[in-house]
Amino acid sequence: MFDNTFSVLSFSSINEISYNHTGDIQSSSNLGGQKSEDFNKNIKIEPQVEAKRRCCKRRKIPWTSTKVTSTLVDDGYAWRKYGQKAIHHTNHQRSYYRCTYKFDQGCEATKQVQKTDDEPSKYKITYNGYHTCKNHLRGPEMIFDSSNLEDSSIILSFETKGLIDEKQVDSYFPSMKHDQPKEALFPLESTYSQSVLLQDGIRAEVFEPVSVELLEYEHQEMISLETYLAGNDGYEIDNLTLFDFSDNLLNNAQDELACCN
DNA sequence: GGTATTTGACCACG
DNA sequence: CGTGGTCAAATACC
Repeated sequence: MFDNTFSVLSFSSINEISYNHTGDIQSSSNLGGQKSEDFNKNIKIEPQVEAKRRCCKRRKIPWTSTKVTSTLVDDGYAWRKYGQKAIHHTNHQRSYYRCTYKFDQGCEATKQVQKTDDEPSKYKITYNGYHTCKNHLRGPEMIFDSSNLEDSSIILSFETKGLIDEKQVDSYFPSMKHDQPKEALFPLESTYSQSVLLQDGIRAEVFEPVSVELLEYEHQEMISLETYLAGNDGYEIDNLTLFDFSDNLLNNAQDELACCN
């Protein structure tokens, strides 16, 4: 068992998967070593991935992650604002949020949100600490219109036991469809999970809490999948798998994930 | 009335 | 002592 795991899958265009992790994510989290020597014995590894694997390191606790995004996407967690401060040499105030279940469940996760000075329409979001809460009420459920693949670079489908706040969906994604069933898509007794349907036909499924974030990278929006699975001794992501439209397992993606175990 | 946000005070740290 | 992070009372909202 490793201390923790951090995975970011970047999709820089519709038809290709990029494993370049040098986008807007400026994460202090490191990548753990390979979980099993046998795991990728028979899988070819792209040089880029291989190079990345060499730099895999165990992440230190507390985990922090900083990113810049133009869209305040609901990350599926319930946050309670507890402060706001003016920060020196910046034009915008910084807001402080803690997990709503800090006192109920002892969840120590916090985040900070601050508008960037150079591009006021963008926000710098810093996450601190892991979510140890079992929040099944606010898992995101976002169904995007996939009929028009030309004018939108992102299609996401989240399926969880919970529901997203519809008002937030309206404000963040005004073109989103609302004709989806309002009941949970997973049976209540199933493992907490999220499914991400990517525009290019790749579906990612995660069993355990996961945050999915939209980023902007080199003037092109892409999707990153950031997972962190809570365990007594740390985090692992061996339950994360990727499929194409035919439900074929994407080995390269699996291999990439193995790199982060 | 319960819950979330606001905002000045407080505190730790460099 | 200045700065950033947190606390908590007051306030707003539903």
